[in-house]
Amino acid sequence: MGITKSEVFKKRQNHMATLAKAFDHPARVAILEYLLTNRTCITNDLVNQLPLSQSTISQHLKELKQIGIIKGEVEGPKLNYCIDEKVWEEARDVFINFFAKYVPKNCC
Amino acid sequence: MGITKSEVFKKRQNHMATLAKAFDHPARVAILEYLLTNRTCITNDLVNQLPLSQSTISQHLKELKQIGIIKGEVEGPKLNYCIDEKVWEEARDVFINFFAKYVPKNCC
DNA sequence: AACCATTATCGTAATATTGCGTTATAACGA
DNA sequence: TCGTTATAACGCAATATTACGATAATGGTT
Repeated sequence: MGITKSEVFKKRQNHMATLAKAFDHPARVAILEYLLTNRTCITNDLVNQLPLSQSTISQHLKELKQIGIIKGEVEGPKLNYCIDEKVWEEARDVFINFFAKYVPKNCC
Repeated sequence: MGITKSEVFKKRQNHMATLAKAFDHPARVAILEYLLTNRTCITNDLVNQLPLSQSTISQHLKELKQIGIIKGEVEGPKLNYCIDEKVWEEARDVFINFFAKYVPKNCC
């Protein structure tokens, strides 16, 4: 149905799924990469960098902000986006922890 | 449009987005967690564990298999799923690398 | 062969996502 | 005040995803 039955899953599982959404679209990966290398970004810079319209980019930024992994600050007529350190590290820990759970074994 | 313009993004970005899809739904996180602790699984076990129908679970398994992060082996009338070590480690590297790109700074 | 258990596939419905054009909105400078 | 610029918000269309019941398909068992 396109509707995720999140209520039947554990909080941790929903949380990871939410965080993963920050990386599950190439445009969002590109935006995050831009933020990582440029430390800060203004939407208009992204419009010049990415082959997407301004409104589409704004929407991706909104989603990233909802997830919490980025935050924006008004700077005159512009908006200064940057990575939210706390959430970033939280996401990093969640993923690294998850990946660490795997212990190779010749099972199949 | 619901259609992702993947052709305009870099391979790396699309690759990460694809891998992230393995984790962007709580049911898939739950399936992977089950595989992590049980090392192996038969679909029917999951049907008993998760509050989702058999067909829905089968679909999630199919997607995980398409991503490549799990693989399945026929075992009589059953199917034995397990984590694909190579892809798992590849995903781990991609994510860890990405997370490592962030250097905290008081920017905003 | 008939039957059972297990899993995949199909069809369908509901909802979500992606993308864009267009229209606000807000801040600055002339 | 009036443009100009930068962003957000709205609304639409197209496609994707999620979920399930029903139906196949597969392999083993009797």
